[in-house]
Amino acid sequence: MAATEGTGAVSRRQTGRPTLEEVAARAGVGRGTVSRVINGSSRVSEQAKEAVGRAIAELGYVPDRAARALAGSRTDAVALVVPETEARLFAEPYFLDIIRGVSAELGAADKQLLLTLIRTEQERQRFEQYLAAQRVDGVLLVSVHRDDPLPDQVRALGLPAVLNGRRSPQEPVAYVDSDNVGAGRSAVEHLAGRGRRRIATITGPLDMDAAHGRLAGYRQGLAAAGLPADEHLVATGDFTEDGGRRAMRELLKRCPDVDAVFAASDLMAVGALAVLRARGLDVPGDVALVGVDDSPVARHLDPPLTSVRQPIEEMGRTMAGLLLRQIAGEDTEPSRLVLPTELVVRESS
Amino acid sequence: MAATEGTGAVSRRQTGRPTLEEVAARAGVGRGTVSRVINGSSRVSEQAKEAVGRAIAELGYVPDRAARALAGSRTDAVALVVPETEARLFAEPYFLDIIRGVSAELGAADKQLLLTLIRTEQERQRFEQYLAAQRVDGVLLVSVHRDDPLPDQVRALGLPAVLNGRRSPQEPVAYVDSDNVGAGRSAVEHLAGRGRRRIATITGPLDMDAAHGRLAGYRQGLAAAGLPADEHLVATGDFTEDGGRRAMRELLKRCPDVDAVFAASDLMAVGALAVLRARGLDVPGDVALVGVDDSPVARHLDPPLTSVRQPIEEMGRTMAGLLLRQIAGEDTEPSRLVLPTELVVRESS
DNA sequence: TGGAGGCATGGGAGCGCTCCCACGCCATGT
DNA sequence: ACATGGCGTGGGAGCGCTCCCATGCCTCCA
Repeated sequence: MAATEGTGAVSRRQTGRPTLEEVAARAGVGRGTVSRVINGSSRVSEQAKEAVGRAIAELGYVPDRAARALAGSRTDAVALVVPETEARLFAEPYFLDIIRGVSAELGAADKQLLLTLIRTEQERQRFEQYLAAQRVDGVLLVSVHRDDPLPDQVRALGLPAVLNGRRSPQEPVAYVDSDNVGAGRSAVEHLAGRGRRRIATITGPLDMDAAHGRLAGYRQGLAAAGLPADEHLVATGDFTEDGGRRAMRELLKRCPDVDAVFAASDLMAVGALAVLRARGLDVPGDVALVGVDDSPVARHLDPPLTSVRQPIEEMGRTMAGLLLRQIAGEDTEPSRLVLPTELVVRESS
Repeated sequence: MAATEGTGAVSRRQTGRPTLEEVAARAGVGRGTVSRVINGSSRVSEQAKEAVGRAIAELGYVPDRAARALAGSRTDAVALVVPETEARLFAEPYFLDIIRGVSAELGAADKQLLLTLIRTEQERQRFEQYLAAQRVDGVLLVSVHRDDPLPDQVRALGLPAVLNGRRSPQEPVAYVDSDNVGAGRSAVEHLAGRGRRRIATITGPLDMDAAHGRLAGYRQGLAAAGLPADEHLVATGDFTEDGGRRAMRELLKRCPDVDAVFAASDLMAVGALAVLRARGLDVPGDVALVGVDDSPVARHLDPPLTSVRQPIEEMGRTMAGLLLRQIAGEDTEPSRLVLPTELVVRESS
């Protein structure tokens, strides 16, 4: 059984998978025609289309992505890049939801998803090389900071790119963001509507545009409610629980009469709540509290946290959709999409 | 500028990236030698190695993965497959931690990570085709159920595979699991040690081995503490919050004298806590509660939840490590690794 | 001194596609 | 009747690598 063909070499077929050529032979057509059918392109006779379709089905043919990538200029792969330099900044479920949305959209388009976590500064620097080697059709970037060079690196490579969030209001790269200003405004309006007068805010890290947006919204909300803006009521946080704790202490020191807090993230709200509790202040009795993200933790807090929901999964889907359009060349102007947020009222306010 | 070479065709270079051949020319050696240097393989003279190294650096050469995959039999890519058929079963942070671990290990080995969420039954069926087309070197599978055919499909393709968790104690495919039995035992021993006598359990879905393991551990714990096993104290859940709620109600109906509950997941503990609370029962005063996962939600519950921590990220790392070894052919026997768990005591018990 | 063996090396062949040119066929126009 | 043009088509070339065979050199042994 081992050597059936004279002195012939043992066949070196690796996968046993049928190739384009075999499909062509079986269908009685040329390679070109099969390729055309598969790519749904140009003009192929109905008859050939049918014959090829049958051959593909019979053989269980699936085009080889590596060969395609090498021959064509497309790879049908997209990279989702997540910088993780600074410890798990964003709330964890956030990424998962983004991934979920991205994956759904890419899956529908039969593109594959390459997940790239950038951990060290070194990895960050080798990024361009990395992208070049991967041969991806486009890049999705999450969690960008003001001075982040990554987006520009990608653009310099001529690769389509879409950011989640923007670095600044003049972001040149396409992005999908949630309405941070609206989030801040709606939170404050809600608080003011419940009779709160001394509404403070705990901001995110000010090297992120999202933090600025929410802060701007906070100010708009105050103005809309006819409340005076008092800079003592603004404390800087960093989106972490511990940052929220520190900011809350600062706030209580500066303004003991504070009666509401808009925290720019649920995590910071958690920290703030702990401090409030420790000081014997009742939530929402003495101080009302609102967060952002509507994360699972918000629901399970005691009291359940009022929070501004972002459509995270939808942002993921939208990002992927934009990227796909960019790759297809249908999106020459970099799109900027801002998705609406929604206030979810619970017992903390 | 446009046409400098007689009637010659315009150059069609797509990326401008240097190729192996160019490196070879610059280093004054043949293609083969460069390839050998890059792959760190066989015997190359010190001199050639150096020349090639310099040329690579000067040109900024990075090997093209697609070409490599096509020519060789390796792709340097690994798929992480996450079935999502039934709504987000596992607690969300779980997956993220797995991904983190996997990514860290793969990144160190310069392998790329393909994330594949399987959503529909149809996608599940096209899985083999998918894998064939992707040309991955191996597959990591998460969240496997008893009758899951996915692992066998992968093996049938001759692909290395590692599971997170196992389908049954006789799992033929390599896997990494946490010590579910130990988790159950330590929780119950802890409860018994605090004087609890009527210790109930809310199990996971019984088509998952992890659920069985934790239940077995629960029984061992009772036995070790000299407590009688009472089947009325066992209620079946499904790892969801709502399942936990239902099971807790059932438990209270069957055994109003229950004084402790071991829930096989934090999420179920959350559900159980809500029911207990609603019935006016104090935790831990009347009923002590222990969960599994040590998820963020456990920390923020009121009272903070005692929980059995699993080394999730480490499981991810270990899985990737095992897979890499399998790919390298160093791991002929399918490895089974069980990682220890650790009880984190908080105020709920 | 001649032959055998080892080792570094160059380069042909080929992985499975896409791209594109050239060919033949047909229906038209004059 | 012949030329014209379109359309479907086949298949060569080539994407950038790895694999492996053949080559030439050098050392070692008899």
